[in-house]
Amino acid sequence: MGDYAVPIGFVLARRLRTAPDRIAQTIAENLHGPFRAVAVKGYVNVTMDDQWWMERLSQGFVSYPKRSGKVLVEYVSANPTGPIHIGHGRGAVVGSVLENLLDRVYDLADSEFYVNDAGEQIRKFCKSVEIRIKQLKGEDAELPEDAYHGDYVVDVARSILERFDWDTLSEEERWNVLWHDAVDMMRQWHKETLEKLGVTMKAWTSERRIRQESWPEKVIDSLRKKDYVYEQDGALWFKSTLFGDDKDRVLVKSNGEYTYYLVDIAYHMEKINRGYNLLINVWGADHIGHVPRMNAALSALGFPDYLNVVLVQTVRFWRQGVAVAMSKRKGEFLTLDELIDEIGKDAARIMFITRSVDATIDFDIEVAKQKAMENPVYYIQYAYVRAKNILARTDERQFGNSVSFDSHERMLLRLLNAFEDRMALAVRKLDPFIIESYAWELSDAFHKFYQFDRVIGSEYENARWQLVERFTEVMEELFTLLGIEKLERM
RNA sequence: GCGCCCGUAGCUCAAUGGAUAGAGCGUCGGCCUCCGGAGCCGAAGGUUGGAGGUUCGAGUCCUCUCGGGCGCGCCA
Repeated sequence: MGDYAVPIGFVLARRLRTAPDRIAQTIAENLHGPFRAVAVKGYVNVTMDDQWWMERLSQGFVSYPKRSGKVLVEYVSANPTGPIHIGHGRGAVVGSVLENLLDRVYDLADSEFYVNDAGEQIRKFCKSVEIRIKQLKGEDAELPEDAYHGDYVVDVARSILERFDWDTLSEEERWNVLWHDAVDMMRQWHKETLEKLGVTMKAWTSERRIRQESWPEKVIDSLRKKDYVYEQDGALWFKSTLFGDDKDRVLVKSNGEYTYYLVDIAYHMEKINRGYNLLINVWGADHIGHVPRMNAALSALGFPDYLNVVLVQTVRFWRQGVAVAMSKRKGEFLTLDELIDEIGKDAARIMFITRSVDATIDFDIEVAKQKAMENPVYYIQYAYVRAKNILARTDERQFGNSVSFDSHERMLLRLLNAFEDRMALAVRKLDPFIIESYAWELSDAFHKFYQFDRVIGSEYENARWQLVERFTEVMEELFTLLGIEKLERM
């Protein structure tokens, strides 16, 4: 069927009032270039000349579609009240691969973790730590039902007792320690977990800072000037329905507190203020309802189309047919730390992006842990190892200079040549899965080529050698994007 | 009730509106004196949940419908 097929006959049939196969026939006969064109029904099948592919090989394939702008990818943003669990893991990998990709495509791409360190949940967490401290000191104290029950809370309590002379502290000083040091320990833990997964955030933005710098007030002022707010029942409302929301939203509650919504708008305004003109948020699917509200607010503030939310569907884990609950307060879940320890960073990363972001992932925990060897990461790493192994045999080269690419080589060539297209697709869909599956397809093509075509000592040695070299180049780039290791040996 | 995501092989999932819908796992059978067998080749396995519609052409787009998931707070 050739290297490329173009259904040009079908496309032009109506306009030319001519049968598709005749159009294709005419076009095929009149096309001239470094290829052979054959008409089949309404298609024109094009087979590129061997020399054209040789020329293409000499140029290399790694290049990106270029866009201008500064991008900020915000992801994970787990509350610092518990460990990062596996559900967050998916968002973490998706975000970090997108960051890597967009950094090649746009002028700049940064990453950021938004730390919700100011809300009611934090207060509850601090309270839980305080109770654990009392218990450690033998005092009589009971954890309420809605407190954080995980063992890590005890660890935090213990660490605080080691670092502070608790008994000498006043009530206020104690709360200060909890509010800063306990929360900071959680943030530090998150940072370490993410780094184990190969994720390094460029910035950690604190909700407290957003509040301290009066961004919520700035948002209110700005909306008020445009007459987009009103008071009702003692609360301040935003006319979000003017911007496509199905209901107006409260910004300031009747008790005077800011809603999470307002603070989040403030945070986004602050991001834009830092000079970013494309905000990518990687959110769990349970935040779906938040998307139109956020877009409404940014439109009202004069920044429509700045926000692009990547909704990542849920990861559900099963153990012997039973769904594993991901409840933070109960403390019974598989943490990301545990998963990485079990199957390794690379296998864990790939696991989260072997499916498109809008597909829910179902995993049996035991299978995920035990059958790590079936992970696609080994398939692509092995293809690379095989290629590098050939290239290492420099002293055995004899330079057979004939050129005649067979079907396996052409498959590889076509795929390599598709690099920029695939990256453009990944950017358009904002889905790392596109990159992962591309790496898998390339590896598949390479394994087949490897099986059928010998490189060293072949009369086509020079051409094949170059093909293998280009393959490793592209794979190295993909490994970088995916954030997994390139191995010389396995 | 409303909004979004999904429904494709036994299971988990692919497939830029194009030709005969593909992989992995599982099942069965083959392939190394040869650049690494963590690989390759073959077999079996499908009414793409269902019904209409648009199109030269629909797994893909539209309408309806059935089933599953998530969300619809002065929670975060």
